[in-house]
Amino acid sequence: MGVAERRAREKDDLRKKILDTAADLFIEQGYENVSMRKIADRIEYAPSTIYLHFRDKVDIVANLCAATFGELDRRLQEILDLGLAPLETLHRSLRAYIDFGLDHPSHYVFVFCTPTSMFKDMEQSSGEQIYGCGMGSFGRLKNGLTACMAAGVIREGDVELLAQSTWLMVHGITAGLICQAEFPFVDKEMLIEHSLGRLIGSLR
Amino acid sequence: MGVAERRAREKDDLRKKILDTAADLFIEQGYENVSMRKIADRIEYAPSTIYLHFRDKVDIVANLCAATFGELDRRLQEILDLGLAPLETLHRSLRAYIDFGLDHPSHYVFVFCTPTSMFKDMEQSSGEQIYGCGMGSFGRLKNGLTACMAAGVIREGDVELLAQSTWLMVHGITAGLICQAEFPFVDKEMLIEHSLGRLIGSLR
Amino acid sequence: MGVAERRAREKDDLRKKILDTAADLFIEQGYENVSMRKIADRIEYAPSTIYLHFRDKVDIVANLCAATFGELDRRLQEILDLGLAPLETLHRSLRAYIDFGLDHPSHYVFVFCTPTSMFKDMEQSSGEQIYGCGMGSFGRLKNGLTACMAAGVIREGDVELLAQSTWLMVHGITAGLICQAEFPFVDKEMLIEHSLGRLIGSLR
Amino acid sequence: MGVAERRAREKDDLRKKILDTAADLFIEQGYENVSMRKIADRIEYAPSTIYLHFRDKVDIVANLCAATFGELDRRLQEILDLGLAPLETLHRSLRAYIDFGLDHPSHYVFVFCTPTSMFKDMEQSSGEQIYGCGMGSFGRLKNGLTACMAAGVIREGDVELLAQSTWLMVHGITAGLICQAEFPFVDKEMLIEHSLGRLIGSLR
DNA sequence: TATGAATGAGTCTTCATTCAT
DNA sequence: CATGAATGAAGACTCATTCAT
Repeated sequence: MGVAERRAREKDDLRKKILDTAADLFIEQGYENVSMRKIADRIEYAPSTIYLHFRDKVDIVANLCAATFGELDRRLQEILDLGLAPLETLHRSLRAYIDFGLDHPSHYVFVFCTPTSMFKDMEQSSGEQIYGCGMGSFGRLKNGLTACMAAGVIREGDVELLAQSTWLMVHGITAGLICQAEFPFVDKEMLIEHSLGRLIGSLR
Repeated sequence: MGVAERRAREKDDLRKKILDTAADLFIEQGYENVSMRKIADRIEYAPSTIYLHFRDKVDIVANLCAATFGELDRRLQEILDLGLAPLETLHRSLRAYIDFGLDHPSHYVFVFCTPTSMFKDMEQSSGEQIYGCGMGSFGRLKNGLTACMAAGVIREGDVELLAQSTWLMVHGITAGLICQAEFPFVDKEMLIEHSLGRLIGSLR
Repeated sequence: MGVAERRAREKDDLRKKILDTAADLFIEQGYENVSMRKIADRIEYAPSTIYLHFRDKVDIVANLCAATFGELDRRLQEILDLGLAPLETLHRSLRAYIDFGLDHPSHYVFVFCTPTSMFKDMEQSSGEQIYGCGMGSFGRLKNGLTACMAAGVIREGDVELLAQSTWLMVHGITAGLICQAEFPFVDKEMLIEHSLGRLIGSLR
Repeated sequence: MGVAERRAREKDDLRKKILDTAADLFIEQGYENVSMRKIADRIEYAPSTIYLHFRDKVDIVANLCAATFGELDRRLQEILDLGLAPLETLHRSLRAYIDFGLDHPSHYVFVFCTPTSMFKDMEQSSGEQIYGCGMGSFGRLKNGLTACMAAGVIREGDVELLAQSTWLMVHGITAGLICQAEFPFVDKEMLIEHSLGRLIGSLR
């Protein structure tokens, strides 16, 4: 029995190694510039070995996104668990979202800055997997806004509308900082907090 | 003489057709997934014909950006020429920016949602041409904010910071609506105007 | 009538210009690396214009070789016209042959260092033209040897054999110096004269 | 174990097949006219398969030269091992050089009759590999001449000069016979031996 | 489980050549 | 006479993927 377990563990280890390596490479070089061979070379396995663990290149990305966005959810949950005031929770959550994007620029861009039309010819399951990644977190945003309203710290209003509007603008901060890396931005910390201040201030 | 003119017109037509087709393909499939062959196939010309009009693939995007952003500038200038109140001008300009993106999603995504690292190996001149595209419009945004301050209709503040923050968020609205086309957004008109309202309101 | 003449002269001028330019480029970059466009660019004509003067690329080379080897014949004739002693004439002729090759390395290599099999798919006329270029000069070599024998300054012998043997070795000097340009040869003047000395000495 | 061996053997077979085919094509059509595709077509493999065995086109020629000139060295060593008189050894070595060229016309022409300028844009390592090919044999020629001088069977003199001069002329015999295959040469055996006789005779 | 060999489709680009004007 | 537009074929090379072992 121990043998089977060790094997299963080893198999899982390799799977993770592939995902991690792919993530590193995607960030370094961009999705299109990463080939299966490059991934295989870096983990020192044969390219064909990767196909024992993932259906194809897109399957890697899909799994990567799922795994990564699981982390976003974990981060947001940690903030919730702190039991802070609703507005403070909202602020920290939005900030966590931005930081998360900046920490995982490649995944972020892949999921949120790629027109969905690009996935048209993709196996449906993979497409949905990539596309659905962020939905969980969007739900949390709505919850956060609802909590703030209930606490009376922001104006009453259409939660769906407020959430979408808020997400769009937080997304803009995140995506802009990632994709225009060479733009001469002012101090990023200040830029982010100033923007969040405006965003949250405009909810009152 | 008529012959030469017709020829020049035809040549220009083809040039534009290449640019338009390339733009369509870029948003449909992403920059890296668009090949000279694909462009050629769609316009039903031989791939080599494209090289009669553009030096290489990068030359296409460079021209694409320059041409398109010329239009954005024109639109913004039209608004300025109306001689409206500074705040109204600001509002309309931001709205024009968003509409421009939604009208030219391929160009917009290409210029603003492609991580700059993707073009690392590009000839410098082309790179500058692409990156410089949006700078003109960003300058106009700063002018607009300055005018509002001068008129006392928004709070005094660091114009550079305010402009960058504002751009990031307006960019988020634009990019989000383009790239997440299948997200069940609420009524777009309302979503845009609500967001702009928050954005401008938070400047007072 | 003057008009027609001028036109004919102009046409011939362009023809020569193409040949000269092609020759320059062949020397600079090698036959295969010279394209019709490059020739056209340098003379500032359209590529298609070249086809008004030459059937194709090979036709250029064929004419080039004919023209160039005409010069070899002229040089050899000049030496003959000096009316020197047969051995001196022979020596100077062989030397002229080598110098000619070094002066026109591209043509020389093209005619003498290209396996004839490479011209198999060439229009027969062009092939023969290239191939036949050197025949005239080979005849002169035989004449020269015959004259020396008649004068009793070299051993009697099979003129054809002696001429072929002599040509092979003189060709070796020429071709070797051209093709192995980066070999650390000793002083070329000395190398050539030493070799010719051995060559002629071995005829006595 | 037998499986691995058979596979290794098969892999090596294909490698050799590629080299042989490339050599044939190089002489038939010239270096520039041989494409990876043509090589692949002739061995009835996909072009990409070649890249499993050779880094690029230049890698093929580099290996081609190294492999072939190894054989020349072997032949010359065999002659040395016979322990013959120095002059006899010299004669047989020169003859072996010529025969080697005639036996491997493609390789010979490629290495010695291709102007070095053609490889200007080559990776340095490959370039050195190609150029270094013949150096070993040239060294042996100098040794042979030195031995003859020491034995007093040829005149004293500058060994470097004599060797270069001798090589140029032996090269001429070899290259001339290969490249002018359609020239109506007299009996080749006689032509070669006659020429070698003159060459060696002129060293005394 | 892992892999080495193989491939077909594709990448950008250049070229000699044709033809209507 | 000269040309601009166009093209088909080809260039070297890369890639995701398959499959027998």
